[in-house]
Amino acid sequence: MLLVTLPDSTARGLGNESLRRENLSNLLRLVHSSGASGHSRSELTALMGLNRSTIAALVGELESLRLVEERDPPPNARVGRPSPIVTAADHVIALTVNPEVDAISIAAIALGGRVLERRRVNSPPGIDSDGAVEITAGAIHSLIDESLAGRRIIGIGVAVPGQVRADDGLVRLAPHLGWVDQPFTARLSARTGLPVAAANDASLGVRAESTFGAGRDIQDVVYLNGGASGIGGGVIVGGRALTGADGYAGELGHTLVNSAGVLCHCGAIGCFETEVARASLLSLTGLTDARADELEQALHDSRDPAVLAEVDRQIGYLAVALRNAINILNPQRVLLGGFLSALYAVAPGRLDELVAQQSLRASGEAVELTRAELGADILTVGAGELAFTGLFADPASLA
Amino acid sequence: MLLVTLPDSTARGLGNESLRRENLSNLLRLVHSSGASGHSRSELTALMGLNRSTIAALVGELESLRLVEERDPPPNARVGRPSPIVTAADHVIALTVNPEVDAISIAAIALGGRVLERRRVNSPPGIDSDGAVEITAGAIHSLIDESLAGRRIIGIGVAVPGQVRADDGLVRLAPHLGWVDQPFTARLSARTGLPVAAANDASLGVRAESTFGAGRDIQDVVYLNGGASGIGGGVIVGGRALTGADGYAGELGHTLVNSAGVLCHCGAIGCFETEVARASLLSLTGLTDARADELEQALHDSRDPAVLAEVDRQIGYLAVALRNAINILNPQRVLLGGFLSALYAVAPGRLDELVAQQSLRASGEAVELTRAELGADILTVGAGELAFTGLFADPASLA
DNA sequence: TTCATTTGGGGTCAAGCACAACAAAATCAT
DNA sequence: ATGATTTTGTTGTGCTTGACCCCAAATGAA
Repeated sequence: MLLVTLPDSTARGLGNESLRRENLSNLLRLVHSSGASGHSRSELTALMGLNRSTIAALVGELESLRLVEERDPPPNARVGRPSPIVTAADHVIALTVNPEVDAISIAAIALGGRVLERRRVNSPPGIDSDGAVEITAGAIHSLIDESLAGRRIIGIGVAVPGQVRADDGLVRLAPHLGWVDQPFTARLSARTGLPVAAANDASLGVRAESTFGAGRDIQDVVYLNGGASGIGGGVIVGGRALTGADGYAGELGHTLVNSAGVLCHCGAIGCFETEVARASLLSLTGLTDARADELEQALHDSRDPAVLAEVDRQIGYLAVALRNAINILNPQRVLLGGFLSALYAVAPGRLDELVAQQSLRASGEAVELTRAELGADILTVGAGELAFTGLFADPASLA
Repeated sequence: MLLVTLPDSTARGLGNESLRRENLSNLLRLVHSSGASGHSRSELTALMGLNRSTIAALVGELESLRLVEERDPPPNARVGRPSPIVTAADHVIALTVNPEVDAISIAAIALGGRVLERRRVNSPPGIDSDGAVEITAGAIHSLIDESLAGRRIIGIGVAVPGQVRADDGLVRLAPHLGWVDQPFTARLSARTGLPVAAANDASLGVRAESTFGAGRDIQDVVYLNGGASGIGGGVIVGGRALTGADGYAGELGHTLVNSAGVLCHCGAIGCFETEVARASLLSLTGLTDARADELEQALHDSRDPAVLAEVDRQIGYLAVALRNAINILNPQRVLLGGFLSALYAVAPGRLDELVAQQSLRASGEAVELTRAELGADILTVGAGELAFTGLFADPASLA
């Protein structure tokens, strides 16, 4: 009989293995976040603050796990012996899934953050979770067969437009899909034989921005995304994603911004996402298409008083939501995505002014409002981060 | 010339020393949080998940640093060789300071959480920061001379009713003291020759509750305290205090609860602390004295419709504030202190109901509303935690 | 081309840490 | 008293990082 001593989850002590695992983990994360350009070994030595010998050993171990690759540096470098460039091995990939109202997007993303494949499969309106599992699994299988031969698939990350229980990925509520307490994650895992993790879409968005976008090297970030189906929020605290006790944290779209507002589907009154919505901007500008840049252009060009008034009204409520978030979380930077980014672009000074006026001065004067950087791939990148989480936590666990 | 290689602050690698430091740190924290009863060495072994030999070495090191003491276990224990009880050495102390409107409280607290001394020095109304430094330093010196001989003073922790910059303790704004950008912390340190750290009072309150009170063993806690001067908030995320980028996080008293409310001193409208305030409860119940249990009793006994209406109104706004906090932070437990605790005690079902109705279901159904446990010493305990922070981070750094 | 200079990899050895194994001690139950 | 049980103390081993020496690979100047 083989007895394996697993560390107790409540154990607070660190063994020698933990040390190695932590260093391996941080190194892999560092290489991953450096993307296609990578870091030289000497850069890694400086960034990690460890001895050269140690970095060599760690890189060697990651290399033998085939998680990273070393290549010769470009010839026109500085004086001295050239240091090999370490990049993430891009045959190591994650698959990502984003179920939407009328379609399911799936993609493949490599360690290092490069998106390899994107597909979008239409789904019948009002499809239930099990139906979506079938469509997703089918699309994933054909994707694998057709263009992912020889790749090592670490797992699947799902970006859900709703609340997801962190420990088992149960979809507690996805209002626009009509899903309540659906085990989408577990079913997809059973159906594909791959590990599947799921989380709220905006929470994954901020992870993406934090790793590759406007939140790089910032430890405390609030992200607000305005989408067709409402406003999502995600928070990074001390460099780590804020999940809360069960994974539901970051729902900034359901904070109060107007006591005289309407009843939200969530049961409360005057939620941020009922007062600030893309639909009214689209209808006032006469747009039906939903592209972000088009809406922004239309808002920018419009001289229609009704449009200007609506923009000003929404910016006012956006400022209130930001006041709540800034006073509670004291972020260093706030990232605005989707139509909130367009709203900000139309009148940046106005929003800055309102936020400065309403937030506590200490928190408000230091915060930077910024537009999110990542584009259409943001959820793929974020869901990839989620799928890679286990690998990052213990790179050596891989066979 | 002596060159000391300091680890870079951005360095992500862990050396062998970090491992030891981390284990020592966790062990000391564990012993500290076990208070006067302590833990046996075998309990520590189980809790830390390390080898007996390792625990023995770690305890030995802490003992030789005179931070912990071992004593024989009580005789009527279980079968087997008795395991020595490890307790925090209570000659290791921190001093704490809490400047209030009309007085300054100072205290001495030992490692392990026992409060040794409490003093309250009246201060002239409207005293400025430098004047308060003088009074505090004088009181501290006499406290040391009179009753702290032979104790090892680690440092001073200051609980400030206002916003405090984390890195240098600058008091950015303490509205009820009338202080703006006052270097109270630095001056007190210069005046006493002791290291001084400062933080917002409610943030320290939640640290205290998290270590010794209703937040023990809970990883995600929101704390709301209703005091004479307003409502303070503190947050624990993943077992760690939420500071935000600069230390101003947790200001739940300044989230919007009523768009039709009055202008707050902070510049915003309808803040939680302008709508929910102790003053109106005191005046309606005809109380002038401020003791918490008396107010609670008065609220409980009253049949005056005006009192009942005001209680209901305040509970309504408290529910809104909780909805904002719960949706953003998804805490496992919410602790109510001060008059908010009294408010909750009067109609617990009503508040539970409103919170369940207004919060997102996933976050709202799991959260427990609870009354804070710690009494009058809460700020002393919290400020002690703050003062001990450096010691916990690196116990071996002590001479 | 040659040589000094700079930068960084490879390998070996030492130090620190946690852990396993064995022997001994202290208590309770019979 | 004797045995069972639990835990401690001690010693040696393995793993990980770190310091050191030597050498390799690039640049730049003579």
